[in-house]
Amino acid sequence: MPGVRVRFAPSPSGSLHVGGARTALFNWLFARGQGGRFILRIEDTDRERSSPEMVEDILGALQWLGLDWDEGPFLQSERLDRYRQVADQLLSANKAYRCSCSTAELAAKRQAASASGKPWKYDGTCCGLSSDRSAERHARGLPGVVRFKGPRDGEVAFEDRIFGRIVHQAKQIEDFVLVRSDGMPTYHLGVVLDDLDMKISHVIRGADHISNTPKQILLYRALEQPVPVFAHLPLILGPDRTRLSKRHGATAVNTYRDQGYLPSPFCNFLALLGWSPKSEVESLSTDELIHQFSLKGVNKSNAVFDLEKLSWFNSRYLRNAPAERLFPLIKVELDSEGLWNDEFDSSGRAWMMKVIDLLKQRVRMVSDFATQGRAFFTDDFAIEDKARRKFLKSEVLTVLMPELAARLESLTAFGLEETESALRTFAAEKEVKAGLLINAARALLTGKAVAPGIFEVMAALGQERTVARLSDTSWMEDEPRAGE
RNA sequence: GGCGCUAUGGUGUAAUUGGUUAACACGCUGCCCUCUCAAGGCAGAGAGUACGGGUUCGAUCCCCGUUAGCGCUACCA
Repeated sequence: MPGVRVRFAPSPSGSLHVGGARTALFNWLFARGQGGRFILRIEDTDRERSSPEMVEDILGALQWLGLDWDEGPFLQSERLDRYRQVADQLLSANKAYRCSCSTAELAAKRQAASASGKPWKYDGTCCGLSSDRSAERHARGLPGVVRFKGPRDGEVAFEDRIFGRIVHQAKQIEDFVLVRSDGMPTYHLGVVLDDLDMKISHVIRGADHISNTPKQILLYRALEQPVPVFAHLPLILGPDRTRLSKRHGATAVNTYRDQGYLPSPFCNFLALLGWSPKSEVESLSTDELIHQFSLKGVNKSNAVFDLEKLSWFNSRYLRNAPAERLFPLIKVELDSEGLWNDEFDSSGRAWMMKVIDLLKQRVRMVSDFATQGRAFFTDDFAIEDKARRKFLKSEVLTVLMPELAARLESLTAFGLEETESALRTFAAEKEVKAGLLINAARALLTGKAVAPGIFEVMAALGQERTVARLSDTSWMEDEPRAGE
């Protein structure tokens, strides 16, 4: 479908949250799949809440996700003249009027209405004012807003691509504000004009905008312009089925990035919130998402954000990714943990790849490389309590481990076969189970109760470090430290 | 309160737009593998489709009501 133009239009009043990311993703997938254009627009007309820092934050999050835009970012704050021009046009066409009701007055009326259980909607006090009179008041500098003058009867309906036909009665739509008293346009004026000017063909946004759509359609009518296709996305909720908020844990995309989640599995997971592919295969690359995405696959009911499933996607991606691709990410991680060594990228690069392949098998997030894999990157690591309790409690180990170390030291080759047969032979001689020695070695070599296969660990560590760690007897005196 | 929308296992979603033992994935349980933990393999528990009425030979699917949840109800988006 050529001519497809979609947009993502966040408000920079906070960082990009998962709901916004999902909306951006669906727009992007749609654009890419249809050969259309993806436009980025920043809706910063609320001067109180918007900040340039948040714009940067949002752009950064989109880039991280890999959602590149074809046009923009356009800032609404740079299009103020345009909004005013159209507001004036509406004013002179008698399709809008100036209103000088104060916020306090309105609040009082609203209050009174709700106290008596009556529905409230702007009562049109200023609508009746003659244009001369309101122009005069405006000229006198009386603060006020511009309101849209809506129809009193008839219905406003549209065919939502996801929700189907939505109908509202015109009489229940109030004369909403188009221009604030500070001269800034409101959301409704802004979106409609921008979507028009930017020739947006499909408005794909959160379902929280369904109720706003009729107002906007009224505006399109007043401007005598055709309306775009609307497609509203079901919302993302927290585990308790209320709107997702900080209360439920992380909501900012950047937090997930910082915790070690990766863009590809993150998008894969997000795509499945409200959308499902035709096939039963859920694990999809970004390219596959692009090819399979369609608005028809989007459902109407709200979805709960399930961290467990996200983690599964992430660990699965990590496990299957080539070490080369993971390397730069791990480098950043090790660097921030003070574990980076330039040799890892030069003489030790091949070794590094081997270690990554070993570690990636049982990792959920990138940050796990630094925690679970610490002992591979530095000799400065502690034996965690759990490993000590599980694997080092047998008395015989105090004499066996140094002996095992000596045995391994005498090996002339240090491959998987050599170390394994040496250890098993030794265990047989001493009449202990190989597992006892293996697990003790795990604790001593990695400091962890969970690690890759022990002979692979030895091979990765090398003979020298392996022997050194196994013969070091300081662990025998150490008291288990709390909190490890 | 008013208006709108939604409702399939714990979670995300399927189900030739009325005919299935209601499917898949995450999670969960057990077993196998085994040096730990994952991964993998195998087996399993878990929904009769929110509830109540219709329409129909037959409803997850169509209609009505109820309930619940969500959204809008701002000079926020």
